[in-house]
Formats: sequence, C-alpha cells, structure tokens
Amino acid sequence: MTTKPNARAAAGSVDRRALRDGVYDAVLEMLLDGTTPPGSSLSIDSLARELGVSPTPVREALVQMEHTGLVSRTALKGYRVAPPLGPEQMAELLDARTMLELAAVERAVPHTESFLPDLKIAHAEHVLSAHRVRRRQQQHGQPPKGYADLREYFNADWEFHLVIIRAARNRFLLQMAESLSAHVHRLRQSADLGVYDLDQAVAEHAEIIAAFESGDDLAPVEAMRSHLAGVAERSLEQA
Amino acid sequence: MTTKPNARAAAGSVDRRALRDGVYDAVLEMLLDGTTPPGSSLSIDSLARELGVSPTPVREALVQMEHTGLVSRTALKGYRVAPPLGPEQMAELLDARTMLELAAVERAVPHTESFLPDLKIAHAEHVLSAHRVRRRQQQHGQPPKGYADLREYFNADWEFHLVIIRAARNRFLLQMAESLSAHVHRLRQSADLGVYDLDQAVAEHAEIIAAFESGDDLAPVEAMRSHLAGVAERSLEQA
DNA sequence: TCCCGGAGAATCCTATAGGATATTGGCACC
DNA sequence: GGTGCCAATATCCTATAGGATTCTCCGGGA
Repeated sequence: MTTKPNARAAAGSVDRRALRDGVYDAVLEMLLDGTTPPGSSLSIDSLARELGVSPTPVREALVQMEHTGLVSRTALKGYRVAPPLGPEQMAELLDARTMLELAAVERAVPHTESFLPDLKIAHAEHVLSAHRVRRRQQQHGQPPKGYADLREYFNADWEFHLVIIRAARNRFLLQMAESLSAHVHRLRQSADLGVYDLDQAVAEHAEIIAAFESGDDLAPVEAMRSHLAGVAERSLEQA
Repeated sequence: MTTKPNARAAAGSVDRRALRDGVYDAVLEMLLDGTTPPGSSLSIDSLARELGVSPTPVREALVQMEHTGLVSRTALKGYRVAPPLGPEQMAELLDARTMLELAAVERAVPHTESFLPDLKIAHAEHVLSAHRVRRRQQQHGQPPKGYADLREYFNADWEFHLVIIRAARNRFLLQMAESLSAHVHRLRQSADLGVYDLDQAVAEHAEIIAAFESGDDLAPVEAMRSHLAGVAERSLEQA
C-alpha cells in the first residue's frame, strides 16, 4: 500500500478524502486479511473505538460496504461479516466471472494496439510481485495468511484482468467487474491456494498477451477461457 | 405505492425498516420521476428539511445510492444528480445488458419447468399494467412524465426479466442485474419512448415464453436476443 | 428438568452542535 | 475594464447525546 495506482486519468488534483473513506479502506483491509471470522457480528461502536473515530463515519463506511456483499446488514440489528463462500457460491462466482471476462475480451480485441502496452506493464508488475512472494516463501517458511506481499500479488493479478476489462470501453462492464472484485479476493484467500498458483497464473497470463499479439481475433478469448478454467479447477480442487 | 410487492420469499416476518431505508426510497422516487434536473446538486440539508428528518439518515441513504450511479459524490463538495445518459453510454448499457441477459437465459433453460409459472404471472402483470397505461393514455392526453401507472408498467416489465435472471441461479448475475436496474429505468424515461413501446414489448415477451415452452434449448436465447435488439433499436432511434 | 418473563446491558438509530471546507460576493488594485 | 484577494455564507463532515430496540442472563414457576 505504498503506492496508489488508482488511475484517475483526469486531472492531477488529488482531492482530499473524507474520514469515512479512510475508515472504509481500513475495514476492507481488515476483512480481506481473513483475520475476522466470517459470520461474526461487526459492532459499530467497537469499530469506532478500535479505529479511534466516532461511530458516524463508521456507519457510513459500512453502508457503502454493504453492496459489495462482504458484510450483510439487518435493520436495527447490525452488520455481520459475510459467511464464507460455499462450493456452490464459488462455482457461481467463477461462472459469472468467466462470462464477464470473456465478453470483455471480445470487446477489447479491436483496441488491442492501444492497451497492449498497459497490459504488458501490468504483467511485469505481476511477475515482479510473484517473484517477491516466491523469494519470501523460500526464506521464511509458510508466511501468515494476510501477508502484505501476497496481498500485493493478488492486486497485481487482478489489475492485469482489469486492464483488459477497461479496454472493453464499457463502463457498466467495468462496474460489474468491480462489484465482483471483493468476492474474487475473498475466494482466493478462502481457498489459500494462491501460493502454489504462482507459476501457472503467470504463464497463462503470458499466453493471453501472446494471443492478443497474434492478430487472431478468437485466440485471446480462448486463452482467457483456458486461464479462467484453470483458475476454477485449482480453486475448486482445494475445496 | 399502496402495495409492497417486494418478494421476500423467506419468512413472513416483516422486519421493521429503519428511517434511512424510507429516505432511500423517497430519494429514489424523486430521481426516477425525472423531475430533478440532471447535474444539479443535491444538498443534504435541503433534502433533510424537505423530508422532515435530520441530515444523518439522509447522508446514509445517499451513500447507499452512490453505488447505483444515480448520484455522484465528490468528497467535501457534496452529491450531484447523475448527468443524463449520452448516446455512447446508452449503447454501452444496452450492450452490457444484452450480454448479461443472454447468459442468464442460457443458464435458466435447464430449470424451465420450475420458473415458467412465475414467468407467466409476471407476464400477466405486465400485460395488465400495459393495458392500464393504454387506457389512461386514451382518456387523458399525454400523461405527465413520472406517471404512477407508467412507473408500475416499467417495474412489471423489468420484473419479467428479473424472473429469468433469478432462474439462472447465480446470485452474482443477479447482483449485476440489480446494479444495472437503476440505469435501465433511467434510460427508459430518458428516451420516453416507453409509451409507444407497449405492444411490441408485450409481444416479444410472449415470444420469449413461447420459446421456453418449445423445448428447444436455443430458442429462448434467440428470442431474448431479438427482444433486446428491438429494445436497443427503439431506444436509440429516439436519441 | 424445562420453560417463561423481566431487569439490565449492549447496540443501533436519529437528532443536534460545532469545527472544517468550499463557494460566493464585493472591493481594492493593476 | 479585468484580475486577485478577502470576508461572509452555505454546505459538508465529525463528534456527542439520548431515545428505541434487541440481546443476555437470571430467577421463578410448572
């Protein structure tokens, strides 16, 4: 979290964020670390005390987080951490993601030239973070679950996919992808295969790039399909 | 708003709603009526005074509404009504919707038997509300934009599609559809063709039902594709 | 032993107050 | 006449207080 690669291509104006945005990020990190037991209740006041702020911004952050599905609200009762993804929900998530990303690839193909550099940069960062995780894994034994480098690796992986989805030039597709993003991250660390998945994921990403470069319009779709099938297989075998 | 057809199939327990939920509905209605000029600013305090509540629940309702895209927030500056959908965004919306709904139909086909009754019920309500709008249109001349019967017609139309999407048995697909719903409604009243669209929409819905009943696995997809193409054509010719 | 009811605590929800920030209008100055 | 600066206002954002609701626990009765 040293850098903020949030690509606001508009102006360089870094408009100040309100406190509730910071609380949102904090709670998000807390949830994605996997330390909070799923199903447990999230008390507004507890979070407020823990973060050293008043309940008001915490409430708003939770309202904003509700639509992601990471927390569920019951009126007058409070918020609870979303239960873990069962096998069915995992399959549904992978199915929905596949549908979305294949459609995105189809729409991105005509603009290959314009986004291919970005894709290569994202891939480079992915390779780099993978290398870092691998190194860390060899030095120390099994790292803790919510390791910072691992989180960064996840982000780089997802960013690779986001570049393609952005290239589809459809803000609603992008919106759908972002609404799925939290669940995808949760799935990855739920079945914590992420560590063993490194080489295959990188290789498959490379094949996707190669497919875009081939000039064949159908190749990228197939490459992405193959990649997501691999992700699905590796995810479900763990469960 | 005499009845609440919110189909919570779970239990009959009508858990009391908090005030902020009511405010959300009120603001939503206000926005979907088309009376609020797009791009204008939404003052928290003004809304609070207008609704007779304190700013606190209004703030939370707006936070919840932000992710729908109907309002846009700038930190420390406030909320604004989303600008109207330009031709490009309309095309993107229809494209995304088509992708989503075709995928949903594919996945719903195996469960045709179980949801076909619901679909017929939804269609009946659609026909009914269409009839009501047509009557009203013949009696009085051109009704005002945010007419109650028209709103109900829109809801019935969308509910028909939702039945199919629910039958796909993928909560993430459903989640995506709901995130699109507000924009679909806005598009309909933006290009206020809705009034002249009645017969064709009803007829195409009937063809979709017939396709599901035919037993041919591909027919429903084609029927839906044809319907959505018609919607797109009728929407874009208005703009 | 099991079930029921009520007191207390914890939590949520709304209202209000005050500090912080952005916007607007006017005035001096070039 | 145009431009920049400064005060005044409006608005947002956060903190705190109090009412309303739900949960917990414990004791009495069947």
